[in-house]
Amino acid sequence: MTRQEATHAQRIPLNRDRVLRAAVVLADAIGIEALSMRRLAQELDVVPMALYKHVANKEELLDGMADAVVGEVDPPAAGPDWQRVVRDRILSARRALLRHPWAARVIESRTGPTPAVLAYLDSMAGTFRGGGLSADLTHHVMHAMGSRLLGFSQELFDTSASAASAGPPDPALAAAYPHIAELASTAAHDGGTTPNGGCDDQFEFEFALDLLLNGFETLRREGWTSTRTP
Amino acid sequence: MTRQEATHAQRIPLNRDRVLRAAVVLADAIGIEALSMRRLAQELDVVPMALYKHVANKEELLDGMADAVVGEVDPPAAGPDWQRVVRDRILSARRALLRHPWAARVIESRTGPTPAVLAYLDSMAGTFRGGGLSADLTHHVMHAMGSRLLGFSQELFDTSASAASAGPPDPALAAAYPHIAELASTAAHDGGTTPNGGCDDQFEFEFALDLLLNGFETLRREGWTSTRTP
DNA sequence: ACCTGAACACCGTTCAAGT
DNA sequence: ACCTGAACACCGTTCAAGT
Repeated sequence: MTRQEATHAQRIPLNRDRVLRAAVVLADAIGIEALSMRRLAQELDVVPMALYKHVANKEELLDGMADAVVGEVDPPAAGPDWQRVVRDRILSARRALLRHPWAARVIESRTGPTPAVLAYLDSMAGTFRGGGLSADLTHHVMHAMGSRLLGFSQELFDTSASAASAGPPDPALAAAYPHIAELASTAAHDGGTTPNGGCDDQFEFEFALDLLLNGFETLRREGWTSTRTP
Repeated sequence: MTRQEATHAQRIPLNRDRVLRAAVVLADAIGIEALSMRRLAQELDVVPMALYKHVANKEELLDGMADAVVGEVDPPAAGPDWQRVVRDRILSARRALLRHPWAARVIESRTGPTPAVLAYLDSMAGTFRGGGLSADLTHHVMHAMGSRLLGFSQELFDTSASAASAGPPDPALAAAYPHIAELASTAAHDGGTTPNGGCDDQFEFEFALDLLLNGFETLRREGWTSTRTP
């Protein structure tokens, strides 16, 4: 009996869940740009067209992958402090995104929100409302948070992969961009406990998150409404 | 003389600038996902390989397109009020992104910052420093702003294209996502001057922007440093 | 009725043949 | 030396032929 035949004999029948889980694992391993229907089929030991039984097309596959990652986010903790509940959940979402580096890009590329994302956003809106924010304020707060609600860093570039973080600063670059050079050197002096060239991504994320949450709480306390400007 | 020959006779020689400008115009017209080297070459009436004389590969083409859009952003206005200078420039960047709907996605997909982006960020850092923010605070402020510095809305989905904005609310969806339904209905009552189902993207953008800028100003006034938490 | 291999209409890019 | 058409190694997806 050849290896091929043995594999065929003990093959578990495909289903949507197995397809999606395999896609997530494969994207983690080889990157989202290398994930193709053909490559995924090969990994599952089936002919490419077999995937189309469980997924209408590649877009639907990506939808399912996005929902799988969002499904990894912790449910909201019970507690009286809405800022704490929101903060903890967003940090959980951030950890999910860090486990799957392709996920942020895939979620963002969906043309509309998937069911799991809608459920997540609905739950988040409920936490704000339960914390005493008006429907009006909650609406604008949700928009202001945007993708940060799902743990997106919203940075322009991945600083850990940046050239600035590897080795000593380039004098030519420092001359061309003096203010950026100043910020980079300031960060490097910043205690020295940071692993890369000086940017602690977790600190930057929490800095922005807390600034926003504190801003929201101030508006709530002041009874802000959209008829007045912030 | 055929049309083909006439076109060939009066052909302007290609150069990098003409290639990039044509790519921007073409992406505006047919969308970034339809922009291929082959399609661009056809538009310029040259053989596909001719493009590779002026651009190393497609990634470099996209780099150039990103820089072309960033180059459309107004230079910083002179003025004593740093919040005003930053605000006006970011709103100019936002208008540039709205003129080229593909640009945000392309800029985000660059693996590192392009020269025009570096120059822009350097200039922005200079405005913060000139406004009296410490190098330490400026560093964290730049991270907290992230892609918003370049006018990115940072929303999860384009609300104007959302199904929620077209027609009356779906009762089934409202039952599944009650808090989201509440926010949508609140927005719809919100004066009634908004063009779509209730979300004024410009208002939401400025709300978040001003919240952040005001937060930064408060930290500056308080003499915040990263050794203390916000 | 079901499955699936070949085919279609594309990609970005390499490369060698032609001028 | 330069230009360029054909070719390569891929895509996602259609479709018809085979069982």
